[in-house]
Amino acid sequence: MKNFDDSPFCNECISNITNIFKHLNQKELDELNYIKSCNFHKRGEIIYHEGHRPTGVYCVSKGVIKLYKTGIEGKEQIIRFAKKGDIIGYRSILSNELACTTAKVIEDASICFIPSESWLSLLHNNSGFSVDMMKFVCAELGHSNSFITDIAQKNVRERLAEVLLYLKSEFGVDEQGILQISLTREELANITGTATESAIRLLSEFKDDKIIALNGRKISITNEAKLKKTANTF
Amino acid sequence: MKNFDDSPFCNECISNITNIFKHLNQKELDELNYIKSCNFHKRGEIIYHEGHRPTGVYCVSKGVIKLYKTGIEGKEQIIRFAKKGDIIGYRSILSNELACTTAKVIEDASICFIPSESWLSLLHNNSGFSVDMMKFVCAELGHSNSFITDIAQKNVRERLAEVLLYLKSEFGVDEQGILQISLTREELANITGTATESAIRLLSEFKDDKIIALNGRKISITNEAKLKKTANTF
DNA sequence: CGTGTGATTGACGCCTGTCAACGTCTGTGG
DNA sequence: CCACAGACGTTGACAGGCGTCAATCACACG
Repeated sequence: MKNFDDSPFCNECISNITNIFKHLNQKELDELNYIKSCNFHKRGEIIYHEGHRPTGVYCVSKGVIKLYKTGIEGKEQIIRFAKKGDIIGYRSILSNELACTTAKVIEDASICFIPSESWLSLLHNNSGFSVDMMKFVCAELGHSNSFITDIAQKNVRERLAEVLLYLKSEFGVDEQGILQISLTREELANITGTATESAIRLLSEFKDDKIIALNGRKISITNEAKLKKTANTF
Repeated sequence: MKNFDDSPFCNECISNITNIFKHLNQKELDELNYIKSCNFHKRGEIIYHEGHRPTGVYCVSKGVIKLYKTGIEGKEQIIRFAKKGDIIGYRSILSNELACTTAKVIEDASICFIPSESWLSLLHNNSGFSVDMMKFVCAELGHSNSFITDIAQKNVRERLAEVLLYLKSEFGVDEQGILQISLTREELANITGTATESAIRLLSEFKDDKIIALNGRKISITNEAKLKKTANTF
């Protein structure tokens, strides 16, 4: 019997109104629920590798995944994060290419797997779902394009400030104002597109300027206005 | 009467097997052909502006368009080019956002306009078309993600070399080996993500190293192997 | 307690952006 | 036909942002 454990039901997963599955009917949801498999993954596990051909789509029901490309001499470039409700691995399924990123768990996660045939069949048979999916991809393309301009034109200080703001909007803060995501300095550098040492130095500067507060990997934004100014967002 | 002038017929446009319209049936093609309007645009004309809300999708039947974002102090970052058979403006229609790029003609173009309602109706009613469209967007997302890694990790020399190789693969060369696209030095810099002067200096170095030959805006690649090595593509 | 990973700080120098000056070319108007 | 303006291309000088290397510290874990 499937889902005998604590596998989430797709039906519950759709509670989110913006969810990608909102156009599925009951029959499709039941089928999806039946066909999908759900697994638990610890921090550090790799869901799929860049250059491999994924056999389906992953839907994150808990935890955080980082998606990164490996560049020169193994240096990571983090492209985006995926958290509860996000799907990953869909790009290569659709464009019929090899995976262009590696997906690695950075916060213990439970992830559902949906085989490509089921996914493609849903896309072919449910145009509402298909158009929603396309909206999602288009929005992501918009982000990537902005990112290109940022990296090409802004300096490291501005980009790091922007990354911190992004992390806040994406993961939120707890009651003490601490960013609800724990990243190593190296990971912060790999999102920003800089060297680890540069990221560390700038974080210290931000701290000296009372823009942020640091306590190990716990970061809190104490002066958001100033941080926005530093990010030079227009 | 529509199309009394030299407006291309969508039917002919689909001659390309990889074309986005290959899944449309005759009725849909006829409708598209009827509803679309086709215009001629001279170099320098702007098809749509970043931040505006496009009212439809543009299909390039002749010429070249550059799509760029405007960053710090008006500096352009060229995201991609569109040429015969390519469509532009679809992203914001689909994700229901404002245009994230400006589209400017850099080689006299004739461009067909398809109103968003027609476009969206096709997507909703023809799943083959919809899935093809999604493939297209996903492929583009893959390019953008690679671009991010490149800009973040490679130096200007490597990126410029890569840009030249990209231009060759995208636009080809004539019988004398000259790149079939004419760009200003500033535009080359704006694709590479560097200052105009840096691009010029590196082009001169490439020329000195006998990797390329220069004659004004005419660029030919004389030693592709070495150029690839310079690009450090792995 | 040794080992390993991550964080921090300093020193150093190159890549690359900026500023400025000047050359080249094209189109326009007198 | 020539003069001139304006856009584009080229080159040099210069400085500083940022990457690299290396040493040291902090902390967790077996």
